[in-house]
Amino acid sequence: MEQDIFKALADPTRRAIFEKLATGGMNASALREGMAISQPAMSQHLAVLRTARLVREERQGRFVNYEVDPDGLALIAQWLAKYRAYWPARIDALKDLLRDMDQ
Amino acid sequence: MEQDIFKALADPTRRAIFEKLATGGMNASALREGMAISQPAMSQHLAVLRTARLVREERQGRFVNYEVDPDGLALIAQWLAKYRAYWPARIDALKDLLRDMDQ
DNA sequence: GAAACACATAAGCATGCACTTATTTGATTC
DNA sequence: GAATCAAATAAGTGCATGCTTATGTGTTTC
Repeated sequence: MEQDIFKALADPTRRAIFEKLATGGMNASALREGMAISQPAMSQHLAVLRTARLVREERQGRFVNYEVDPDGLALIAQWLAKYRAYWPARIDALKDLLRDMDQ
Repeated sequence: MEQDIFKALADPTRRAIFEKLATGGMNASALREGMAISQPAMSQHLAVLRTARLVREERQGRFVNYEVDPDGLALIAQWLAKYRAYWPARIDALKDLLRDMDQ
């Protein structure tokens, strides 16, 4: 669970894939463009991200479209929330984030 | 950076150590109690957590006191904030967090 | 239904990593 | 300063993991 998520994010290539997907859903071939990664490697990374619920897939004919799965991000948020007692007084990024959520 | 943090948290033993430290700072020996882990292993794990800025140390005589370092948590929060477009509409844990921070 | 295409899976290999035992460093106590 | 204790480091080992090449599966097109 947390195990799968943190392990998935521990690999820089997978974080790059995730980051790219965050700009918009796309299929595995499109993901590979400009990424110096073999087709099987990409497929394996996507499987790891999918298991971690960081990414979800949807078959569209011959292609498989991938997109960010909010569930994984929510799990990280929950993990992080457990330690809120230790958060620095000011975290601007989060303040913005939470302001957005509150409206 | 993110690399160090996610790698550090990818190991279940290190997450357990971090979680224990979150209940209050303590030295390495106290951390080992009830944890079935050798002294060198604990020391190595703490070094990894320290490099990731998830934990910080303070020598106190013969002992070295460890405690949660807010910097690491802030880095995770910043990473998470980059993907706020994908957050589910409601994440209760974070709403609580917001309430805490806003008072 | 045969060829072409997108992707997944299998199997093998090299490197990384978490552990072990042994030793060293640093600090206290007598 | 010798003994003792807390913690760090060194060196070696077994297993996990990210890659590769080869092959399999599912879908479309002619």
